[in-house]
Amino acid sequence: MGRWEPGASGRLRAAAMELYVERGFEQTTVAEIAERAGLTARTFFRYFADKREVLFAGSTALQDSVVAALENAPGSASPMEAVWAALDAAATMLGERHEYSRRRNTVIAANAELQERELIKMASLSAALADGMRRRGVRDPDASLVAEVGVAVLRVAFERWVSGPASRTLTATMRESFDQVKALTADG
Amino acid sequence: MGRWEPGASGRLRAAAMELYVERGFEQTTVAEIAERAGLTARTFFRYFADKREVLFAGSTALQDSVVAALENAPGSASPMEAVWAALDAAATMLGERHEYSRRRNTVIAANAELQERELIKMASLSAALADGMRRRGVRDPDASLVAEVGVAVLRVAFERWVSGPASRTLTATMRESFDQVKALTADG
DNA sequence: TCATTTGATGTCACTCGATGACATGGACGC
DNA sequence: GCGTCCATGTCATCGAGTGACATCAAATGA
Repeated sequence: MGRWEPGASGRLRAAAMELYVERGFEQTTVAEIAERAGLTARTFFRYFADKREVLFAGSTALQDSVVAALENAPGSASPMEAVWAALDAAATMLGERHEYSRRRNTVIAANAELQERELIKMASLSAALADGMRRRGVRDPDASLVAEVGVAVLRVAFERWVSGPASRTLTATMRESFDQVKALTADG
Repeated sequence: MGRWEPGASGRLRAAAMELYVERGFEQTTVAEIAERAGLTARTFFRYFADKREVLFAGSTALQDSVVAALENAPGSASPMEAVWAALDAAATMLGERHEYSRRRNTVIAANAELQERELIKMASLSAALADGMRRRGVRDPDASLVAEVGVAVLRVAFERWVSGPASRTLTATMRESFDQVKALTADG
């Protein structure tokens, strides 16, 4: 469907990732990304809303699968159990590419703007989870609280996982953190 | 100390808040803020790192008092109890100006960039809390988990509080959310 | 087969956020 | 009075982001 090299979006993403790793996010210009991809800056903005978004293209897919997992959880599950099922799906998706996650995380950790974007994606995930909980009949503030705590656990576990050996699975790390939260709240 | 009208920073902050409320964040130009404050755009950037930061000037003070409260918590306190003491201090500071908080929150809720900034301030608060916990001898990942869960509770409670009546105190709302998290994790 | 439509990309012009370099001119110490 | 200091102004520039319009190959259909 087009007279140009196919996969413009993928080329832009790859080029951006390369340049962000090579010289950092701020030191990379949208014009440079586009040039490396054989395109124009204007075209970059047709695929990605802004310079940061190119690193977060997969986040909607993640969110969708998390919400789906929540909906598939048995109706008898407690709020926390349901949220656990959802986060387990997230861990499965994220846990597949340890090395890629590590590199991506390094880029993001080096730049405040990217951290902001990452955080709002997590917030969006949390909001989607809370929504799903409400659809399961859980009322606020419980729905929001369970979602927020769940995502907090995911975040901490992810951080531990990326900075650790690839042999340790994200799911296992998350399970530990989850149980730890239970223990901490129990004697607080 | 200067031949000009004093309080440049305060005038800029007030002008920005007015304009953000009047026409929204994006529709407001830094030049307009500066003009209303009787200053120049260049001067605006001498006081605030960027256009968003003008709404978050008080966040370092909040963080400082939260960390101080954590340090003053009795050494015998459990991790959760210590974090509660810290968040109680935050609630006391934030809880003083309900109407201002409400207006500020409306502005932020209407703009994604501002939400991003708010989130990274919360993340910074969480990191500071985790640091404080480590100084109390709590090891990771417990320190991070307790801090993240605590800030999550603060966030949910704050949201409930600003959208509710001024008679309900933030501290009380937060206490409820806190207990609710305990209950939710207990039977999950 | 050829004209038409379509959709992805390019080109151009512009606004605005942000920053560095340098100028200015009162306030304040001496 | 003199000179320094420092908050602010002025100027120039870069890069992100956007709207309007042009282009051109492929798909489509008569």
